[in-house]
Amino acid sequence: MPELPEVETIRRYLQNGTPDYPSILGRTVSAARLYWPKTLAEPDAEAFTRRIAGHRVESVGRRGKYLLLHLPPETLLIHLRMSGDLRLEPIAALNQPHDRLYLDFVLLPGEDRRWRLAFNDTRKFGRIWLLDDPQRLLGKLGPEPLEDTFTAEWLADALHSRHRQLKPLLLDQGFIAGLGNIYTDEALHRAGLHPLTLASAVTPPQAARLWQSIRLVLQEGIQRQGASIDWVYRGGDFQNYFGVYQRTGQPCPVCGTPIERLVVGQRGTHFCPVCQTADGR
DNA sequence: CTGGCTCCCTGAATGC
DNA sequence: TGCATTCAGGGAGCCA
Repeated sequence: MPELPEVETIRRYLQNGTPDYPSILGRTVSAARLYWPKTLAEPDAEAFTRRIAGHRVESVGRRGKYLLLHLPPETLLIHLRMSGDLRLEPIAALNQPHDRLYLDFVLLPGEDRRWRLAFNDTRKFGRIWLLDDPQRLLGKLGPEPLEDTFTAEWLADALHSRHRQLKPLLLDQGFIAGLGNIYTDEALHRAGLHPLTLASAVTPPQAARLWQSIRLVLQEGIQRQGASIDWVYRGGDFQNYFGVYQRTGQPCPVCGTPIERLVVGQRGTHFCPVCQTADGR
């Protein structure tokens, strides 16, 4: 389940290349091959292929959990949702199970083979948009947690005016962009806040600690190149450093108390009943 | 504004 | 043991 750190990791791979493949920058799309039509949120397959062919990848960005490939004059937005993944690979590579879309690139001068971008998505929840105006989607997002506009003061203020429990509020991409189930549970644990705490009951010092916890857990996730869980493997190892996520019954790394699980807003939620006591209930 | 529910899917887990 | 059924899981949209 790619969240901000996993998407950022993929963004850096695509921008800078890896030991196994080159950078995607400067590559011109020659064709699109679609194997699961619903992957395209907008436009339809015919228009997508026509509009993307001949355009060149100028930059790779990220906003929240959206990956942004800038192909002037349009932007390709990719949301990986639960099981989406991207590979840059030789155009003649073996097709993999659950591959949904290929973007073929033209041969670059000096290279001896062509490359393609493969979008793989077991659960078929991932979506791709090709838009003139990406702000139409991105404008709905809350602040970017690792940028300077996201401050402890902003968070304290924003929490103060909300009558919601912390867990669902932090998962709300319109409130803050990029957090999913893993990093929300981890941030709340580090901040010592119970997931059911009412946002309006969070004091400024608690908000400051939550702000720092969110920043640190995301930065650590990026440093470890994200988490590899379930059947999706991207090379990251942050899953080995979880304090609470999917550790029900195992000891809290801080106090040794068994981690508990409850369902909040239809989401599995993991927390330490001793460390996370502030609950506002 | 908030909370609850549904849908999108597959594969793992459970039931018979 | 093998087959059939259930359900978890993240995010967004809809409705009350």
